[in-house]
Amino acid sequence: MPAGLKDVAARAGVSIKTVSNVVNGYVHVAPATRARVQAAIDALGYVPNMAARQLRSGRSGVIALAVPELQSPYFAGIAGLIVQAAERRSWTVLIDQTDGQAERERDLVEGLRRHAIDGLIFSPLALAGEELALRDGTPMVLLGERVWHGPADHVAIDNTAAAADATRHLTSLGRRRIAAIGVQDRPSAVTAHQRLAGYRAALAEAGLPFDPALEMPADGFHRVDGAAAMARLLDLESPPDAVFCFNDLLALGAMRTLLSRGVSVPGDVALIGFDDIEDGRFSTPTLSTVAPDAPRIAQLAVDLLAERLSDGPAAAGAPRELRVDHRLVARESTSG
Amino acid sequence: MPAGLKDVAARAGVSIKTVSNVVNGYVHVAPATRARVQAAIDALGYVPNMAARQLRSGRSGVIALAVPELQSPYFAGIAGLIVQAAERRSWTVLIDQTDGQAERERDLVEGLRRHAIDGLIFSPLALAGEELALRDGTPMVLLGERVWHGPADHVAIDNTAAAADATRHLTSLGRRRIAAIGVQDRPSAVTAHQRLAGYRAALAEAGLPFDPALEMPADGFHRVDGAAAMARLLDLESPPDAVFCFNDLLALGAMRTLLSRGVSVPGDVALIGFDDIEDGRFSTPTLSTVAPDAPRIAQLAVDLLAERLSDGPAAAGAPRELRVDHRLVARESTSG
DNA sequence: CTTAAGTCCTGCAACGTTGTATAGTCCCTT
DNA sequence: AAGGGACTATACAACGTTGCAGGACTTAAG
Repeated sequence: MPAGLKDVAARAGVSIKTVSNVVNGYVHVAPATRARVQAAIDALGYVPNMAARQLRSGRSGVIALAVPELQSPYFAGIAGLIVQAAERRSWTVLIDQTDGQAERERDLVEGLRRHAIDGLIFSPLALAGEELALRDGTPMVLLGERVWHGPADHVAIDNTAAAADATRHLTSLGRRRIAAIGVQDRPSAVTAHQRLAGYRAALAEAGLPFDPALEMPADGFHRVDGAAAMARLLDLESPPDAVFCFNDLLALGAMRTLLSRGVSVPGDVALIGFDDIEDGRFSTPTLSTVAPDAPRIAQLAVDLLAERLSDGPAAAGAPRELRVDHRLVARESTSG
Repeated sequence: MPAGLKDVAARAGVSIKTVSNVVNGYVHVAPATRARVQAAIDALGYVPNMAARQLRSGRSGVIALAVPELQSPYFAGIAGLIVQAAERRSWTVLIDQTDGQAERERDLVEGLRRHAIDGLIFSPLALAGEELALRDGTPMVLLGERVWHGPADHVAIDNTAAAADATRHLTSLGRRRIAAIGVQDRPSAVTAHQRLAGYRAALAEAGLPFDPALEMPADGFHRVDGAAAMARLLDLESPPDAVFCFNDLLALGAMRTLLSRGVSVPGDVALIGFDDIEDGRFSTPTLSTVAPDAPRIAQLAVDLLAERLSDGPAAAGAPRELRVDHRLVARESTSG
């Protein structure tokens, strides 16, 4: 029912191809012809059929963004920013939720997607390193993962340095028993490993001893995990006087446990998180955190994809690693 | 480069159409043939080309979800749930962010989308009523908007009743000066109007007088708006002893203002929100709220779309209005 | 005045898929 | 033994678009 090139051509009295040329901004079309065709296009309300265009050209104009979960404010924010950045290139973003399941991440990477996409921006949770090699030639940009010999471009902050900054902030306030919440054993939990490394580095730098009991594991990176971990920390014989949580949600969960047990923040326990989600700006006390430059991450990811895309699928080029800035945001939970 | 029906057919020694029949589960294919074809499919790693399929069949297998913003936990949650529900029907969800801009919402409704979609699930913010008539035949399901003579199906809770429940909860606790935060003048701000109506109804029911000074407007529905509105309320000559916020974010912002000014919650001011986002379960005090049955909203929206889709574009049928349950969740901010 | 280069437009073929039409085989009924 | 199904497989034509090759005409250069 919708008008096609054919209908426009008939109405304008030109060939189908000429209409196509007008639509695509081909240069050698006489102004008069162009005007006539444009009038017909407007009159019929012609809109190009993307399916046909894709079938012909191989490009869909759609990129996919795969995140572990949209419910997490950090990923929701990134998603919003990427949609905006993609829009500037008139790309549509298709958002996939992996729920951190290895199988779904693998499907994604192996191109077993239901829908054809030109590129993929991917924030892996279950997969790491070699497993992330894209089978077909679809360009991919990795977010937040730092692989030594990564098979794809990736954009991330320096997790280890940022974690060290956060921990250093706590040591500089004179705290001596500093716990970490969010430790994960899985070898693929690269983010957790890096933040742990940064935490340990900052402790060593301050001449503080490690206490394995203060390195609290967490199943997930949610409030509930932070609340549970904090409860376990408080039950220790000598509880910590500060906690570095590997993300803000963990920190907010921990804060809830602290406050509901009558522990003062930051009086008794100082608390710092990671991500700078909006929630932390309105909690009581407000939450100190490390703020990644999220808008820049989104912009760079889209730019990187655009570059790979315009270079043609053949132009591989070595995978690039882009570092994005972060900054420490001290709020009430540490310097109340 | 990827294998097509043609390649599989050649390898299996059958016609293209037979392969197509196998792929589509057509019944009358001899088991032996089917096995041979399947083997070829596996060997070549054949994946159907969606563009071609769509070109042929007119269906893309993609539905769009348009929300004002992904950053809001409520919408992020709904989005996640809808992606899950759509997956059960093997649909892909394309997420659009309107930022509440009328123009972008209009583009959406008028089908000026870049990408072909089979259906649209839409949570309008700037548009209301008549403006929401979809020009082309694309099925649409509206979320959270209640239009008297709506042009499309829609799924929502009874906003007015839910708001009344929230307010009634406050009156039942003996509060007499009950404020509302989130009032909006724009005629299209249907949600705000309905919640205000429910608030007023519950006040009247309890025999409490209206005080226009207690009906605080808010530019947006974010924490920052709630914080600002609460500050204005506290500056009144006789501040309220309870506040009904039109969503949880407003309430969390308000809570921040209260606590940072040393006002006790719920001791001095009881606070209730709306949406039941996760943040409210971990704030201190935890936030009382009205919880819409979000999973059901998502499921119904997808089901409704599926029905319209399978009925064919012609089968209009009268727009339907589905009501979803809500329940009051009393937490510390009212019954601390 | 010829040739070359540039401009404007067109027809054809192909992208990968599926609906329709059709033809042959086999078995069961009459 | 003839007719009528159900079963299996095929060929062909579209869906709407764009790349390619080329035709007709105009202008510039030799």
